[in-house]
Amino acid sequence: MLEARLEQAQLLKKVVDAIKDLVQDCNFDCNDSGIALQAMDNSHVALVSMMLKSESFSPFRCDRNIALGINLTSLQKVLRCAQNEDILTLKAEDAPDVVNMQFESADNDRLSEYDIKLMDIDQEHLGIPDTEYAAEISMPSSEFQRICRDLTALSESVSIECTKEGVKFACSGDIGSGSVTLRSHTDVDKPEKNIDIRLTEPVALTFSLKYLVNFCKASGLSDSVKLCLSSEVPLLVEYALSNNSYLRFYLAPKIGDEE
Amino acid sequence: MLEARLEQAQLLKKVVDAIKDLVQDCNFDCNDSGIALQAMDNSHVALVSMMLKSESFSPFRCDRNIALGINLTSLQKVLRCAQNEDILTLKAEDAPDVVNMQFESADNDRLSEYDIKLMDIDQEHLGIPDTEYAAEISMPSSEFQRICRDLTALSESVSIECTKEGVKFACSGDIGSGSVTLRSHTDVDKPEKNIDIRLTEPVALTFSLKYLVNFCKASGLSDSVKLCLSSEVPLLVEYALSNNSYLRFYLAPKIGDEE
DNA sequence: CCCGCCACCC
DNA sequence: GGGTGGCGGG
Repeated sequence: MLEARLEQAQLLKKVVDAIKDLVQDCNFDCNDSGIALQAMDNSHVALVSMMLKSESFSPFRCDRNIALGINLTSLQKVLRCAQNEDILTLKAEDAPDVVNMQFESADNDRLSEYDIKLMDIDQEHLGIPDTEYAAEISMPSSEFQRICRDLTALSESVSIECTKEGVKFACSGDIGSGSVTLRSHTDVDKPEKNIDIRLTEPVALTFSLKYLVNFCKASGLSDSVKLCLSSEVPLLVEYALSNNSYLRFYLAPKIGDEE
Repeated sequence: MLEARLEQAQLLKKVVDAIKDLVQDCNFDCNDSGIALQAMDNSHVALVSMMLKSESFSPFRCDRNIALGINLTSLQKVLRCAQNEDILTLKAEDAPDVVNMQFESADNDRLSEYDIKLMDIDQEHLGIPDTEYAAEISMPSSEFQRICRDLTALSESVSIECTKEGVKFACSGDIGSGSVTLRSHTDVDKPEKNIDIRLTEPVALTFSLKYLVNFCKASGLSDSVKLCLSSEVPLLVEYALSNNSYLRFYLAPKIGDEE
């Protein structure tokens, strides 16, 4: 059986808010190391990979591998019944028909309980290779969100160009063109504002802004986001969570005329 | 060429926010004294006159007269990509196709750059006579905004009646009638709350509230607003900016049955 | 793509 | 309490 207790319901609320426009139904794969989710969006351009390590729960117990096939719209509806500060407990049997979710207010004077029906979902298992990227950029997640939103006013695509000088987000469209350039920046007093660029090789790729804006819904999960790029492979957008848990998005670059 | 650097992008952001519902496309006329804009609204009832003196920029350089014909919706989209505290630099060649706008974060780790395509706009040049007004009323801009917003609940028009007793904003409509009367008021401790009425002759005129509410979008530019009235001439609503720069709106009075 | 509503911050 | 930014709906 599975029993997993999360101190703050808002973690799961925000994760689901951030991915449910990309994925309708998917398995939450539970085993003794935690709860994982991998799914491609309908158009197979983007991929979501979530890992909530067992250490992010207390307690966490999962004796056997269990796949919980869940409709994310249903899950979101139920999670909206939890308050951000509630303690959330997930429970499931070994061959479950439902997943049970409990929300407790911190002061213990309220207990809500929901059962969500599960579905069988064909697991297209996705091997994601562990890539060494040509460029890794860490920046405030709010800044990345702002850049993507700003450039949406001009175009549907953005080129991300990373050199040793910095990283440049650029696009052009009917009303004109625009770019935002960031340089590395370290401020020990405001580490949450740091911009860190690690480069082994210059790289320039073009991506759909619509997807990037969508990924940025995860900004509330982490002050910082990491972008990893290499030529001709999908961009990785990673929101690191506590205890090595994470929410990652992959996005295939646009190629040739698509740009 | 033009090169004009504004310490705070929010000045231009707010100016454009305040006028873009009145005017779609217009020329920014640049010369060595600064950047000016004059345009009538589509219905020719209202007129906008902006003057940003060269002293409001540092540095300011403009060798020759340049008219930058800009679609204000496009400009607003681009200005939304600037943060309020960014340093804004406008650049244009002598016979430009585009105007270049740069936004720098104060700490210099972000540089955004946009080019907006220009358009040819027929300049209907507007001579605005320098009028001696029968009444000049200065008041907190937030108070004027509040009065206009409040009275909108009752009517589409407001009469502004200025006597030596004070100034009365009055209207009536289906659900009833209402008025707000202000007297002169000076408080040396709170000069931003002062109400100053200078009168050479009593005057009473009626105006469209819709336009006045629109003008009040400029309230964020200045703590104070000045209303200037004389019989049978347009009302002047002036927001004074630093360095003798200003944003002025003119509004023709309603006459006879229109009221 | 734009407008209105809701939540968070000042 | 007001204003601004983000999210959802038309």
